[in-house]
This record gives sequence, structure tokens and C-alpha cells, in this order.
Amino acid sequence: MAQRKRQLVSDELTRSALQLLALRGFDAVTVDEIVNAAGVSKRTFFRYFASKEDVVVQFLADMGAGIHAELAARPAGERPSVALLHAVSVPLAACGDHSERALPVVQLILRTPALLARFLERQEQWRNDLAAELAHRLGLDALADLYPRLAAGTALTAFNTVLQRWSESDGAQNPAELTDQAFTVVAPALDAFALDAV
Amino acid sequence: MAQRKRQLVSDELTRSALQLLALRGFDAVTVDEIVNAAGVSKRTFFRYFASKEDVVVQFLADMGAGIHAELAARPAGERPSVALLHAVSVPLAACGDHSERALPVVQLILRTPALLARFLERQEQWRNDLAAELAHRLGLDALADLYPRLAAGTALTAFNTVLQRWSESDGAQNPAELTDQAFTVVAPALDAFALDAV
DNA sequence: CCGTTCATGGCACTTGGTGTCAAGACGCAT
DNA sequence: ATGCGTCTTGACACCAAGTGCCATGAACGG
Repeated sequence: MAQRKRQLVSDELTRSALQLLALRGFDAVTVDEIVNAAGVSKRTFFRYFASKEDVVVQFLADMGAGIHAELAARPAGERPSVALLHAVSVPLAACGDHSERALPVVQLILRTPALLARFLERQEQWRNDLAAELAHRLGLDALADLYPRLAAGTALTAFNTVLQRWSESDGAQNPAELTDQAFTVVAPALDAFALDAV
Repeated sequence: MAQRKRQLVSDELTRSALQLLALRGFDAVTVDEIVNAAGVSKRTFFRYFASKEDVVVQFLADMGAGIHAELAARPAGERPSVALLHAVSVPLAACGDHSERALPVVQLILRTPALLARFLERQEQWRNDLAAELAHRLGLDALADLYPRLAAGTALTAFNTVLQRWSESDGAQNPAELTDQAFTVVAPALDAFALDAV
């Protein structure tokens, strides 16, 4: 029950924050304004979010866990390019399905340097997780071999490129379609190891 | 002459900053300490650098311009994978040649979240520049086609992976060698467009 | 009904970063 | 040498992000 109350406060905080930030831009809104709108104290805000950037980036943070989980769930023998395509497709398709909410946030992040920086920093973590998962799938050493990190990074490059194009087109382009296109370009590198093994 | 004086102040600032930051860590050093060591005012510091992070990241910022210039200088008909390999190799080889100075800075950046974030943010700019240059070389539309951005991002993924491995090995591994290895994995994707054209 | 626990709010404080202005150094012309 | 713009700097005040600390109050269990 205390759990639910926490969730409630957190939700209200992100709601107020995203509304204000999307409306007036990241730098023009102070944390004091956000907490006033949400009806809590500034001190409480920083108990829920590590920084002003976090309240926005957190909103997309689940995607990282989602990609990782999806990759782990793919069948063991699947080619890396196919497994990664599916892993990345799920959250991107979700974006396309909820453009109303997702698009403003994505655009805000991609257009605000401070937010982009934090977002990319988070992605480094995703990349390490994906690399570890790939290494596990292929029986490689995540630290010694270059391939897992390269493959994870390349997949995330495709992810970012799709997100960027989707954002720039104001949601006009279909994320799922863009993802497929991106992976047809990138797949040869992702399967490089598997092909070498053959 | 005023130009040289500016350069002198800037150099002294970066020198003092890097020494202190490498010694005690990014968060444990305040800007006031840096400017005291350099003998200038805090206000002057922020006239030279946009942020505390910048004084470190700037140190590597030239690499971006270097990569771009190198790519532009490659022969027109060269395959993308080869052109990008050379473009990325130059600054990485320079790192290997000056490990004494470069390694501590790279390690500081990769180990400090705030610095990593700013560094990656800068790289987004590199990525756009490289994508534009690639599009120009291949007669593509940098905005409409996915390939240029994917290729630029993939090359930078290789770049980052090499940097990371070099940093983690405390400089033991040879950057030039790592770069070659990374590009043998990644090359198939980089040449995907060229092969399609054939 | 009492004590514990936990989230919150308020407050003081540090630090990064900016606007403003006056003072000094330099080059240049008279 | 004198006077005049220009450019750089330092000092000061100021704002906003973020943290440590402690009192308070509400929910929960005995």
C-alpha cells in the first residue's frame, strides 16, 4: 500500500514534469515549478529522481530493460541479426503504437542536449547488458571478444537512427518499417561472427 | 598576439584541470580549485569552457574534426569500410602514440558518468558530420537515406569499442590492431550499400 | 493507547553557471 | 606623449541544481 502511494507520487511527478517541459522546453522550467505543479516539495522530487534530466529519461529507461529481456527470450539458435531485430523492434513498435504520448518525449530528448547526453549515457549500460547477453548466447567472452560489443553497439545505432528519423518526421514514418530497413543494412555485420563460424 | 595569450590561458587551465581531476576524480574537485591552481578567476574559466565537463572533453574534441577531415581526404572511389577505417584509425593511432597523456584522460572520461555523457553527446555531432560526408561521397540524401547515418554510427561504435578496450587494458592493447579487428567485423555492413549498387 | 517506522517538508548549504559592470592592457592615430 | 576604442579580466551578485540534516506527522503493529 505504501508501494502504491510511492508509485502515485512518482506518476504525478512525471506527469507534471513532462507537461511543463514539453510545453516550454527543458531549460525554461525549474524544478520548483514542477514540484509546485505536482504538489510536493523539492526535496521529495530528488528522492524519486536523481536529477532533473532523470524524470524525462526515466520515461524511456524501461526500453533498455525491454530490449534486453526480449533478446534473452529469443530462441538460442537464432542468428544474431534476427534476434537483435526482434529485441529492438518491440519497444520501437510500442512507440509507434502510442505516438501521442511517446513522440513528444522522444522529440524533447533528441532536441535537448542535456537530455540527449543522459539518454546516451543510459544506453551505454544497455549496450553492456546486450553485449553480455550476446556473449552468453554465442559462448564468447564478453570482455575478451570485440564482437559482442560491436554487435550490441551496431544494433543500438540502428535503434537510435530509427528513433531520430521517427522524431524528425513528426511520427509520419512507421518505426517498424524503418527498423526493418535499418536492419537489412546492418545485418551483415551482426551475422559476421556466425558466418565466420561456418 | 592576443590570440596566443588566449591559447596560453586555455592551455594552463586544461593542464591544471586535468592534473587535479585525474588525481582526485571529477566530482571531488571544484571549479574554484581549478582556477586557483591556474591563477585565474572562475568567471574566466567559464569564458573558455562551457562547463566543467568541457575542459576534459574538449581535450578529445579535436578527434571528431580529425576523423571528419580524414574521411573527406580519402579518394572518392574508395569503399566506405576502407575510408572509414582510415578516418578512424588516425586519431586512435595518435592515442596509442601518446598514451602517457591520452590514456589518463580517456580513462577519466570513460569512468565518469557525467563526462561520458558529454562525450557521447559530442559524438552525436560527429555522427551527423560523418553521415553528411558519406552521403556526399555516395551521392545520397543524408536526410532521406538511412545508410549514411547507420554507417557513421557503426564506425563510431567501432571507435568507441576500441577506446573502451584500450582503456580497460590500461593501454596494453594496441589501438591500431584493435581497430583493424573491429573493422573486419563491421565492414560488411559499411559496404552494404556499395554491394547493393553492384 | 503507545512506540516504531517511514515518507515528507523545511531549511541551510555547497556548487555549477550567468549577467553585469568597472578596471586594466593593448593597439592606434593624432 | 596623449587620448581613444577594443578586448580581456576580475569581482560581485545572483539563480538553479542538488545534498545533508532534522523535526513532524501519518500509518502500522503490539
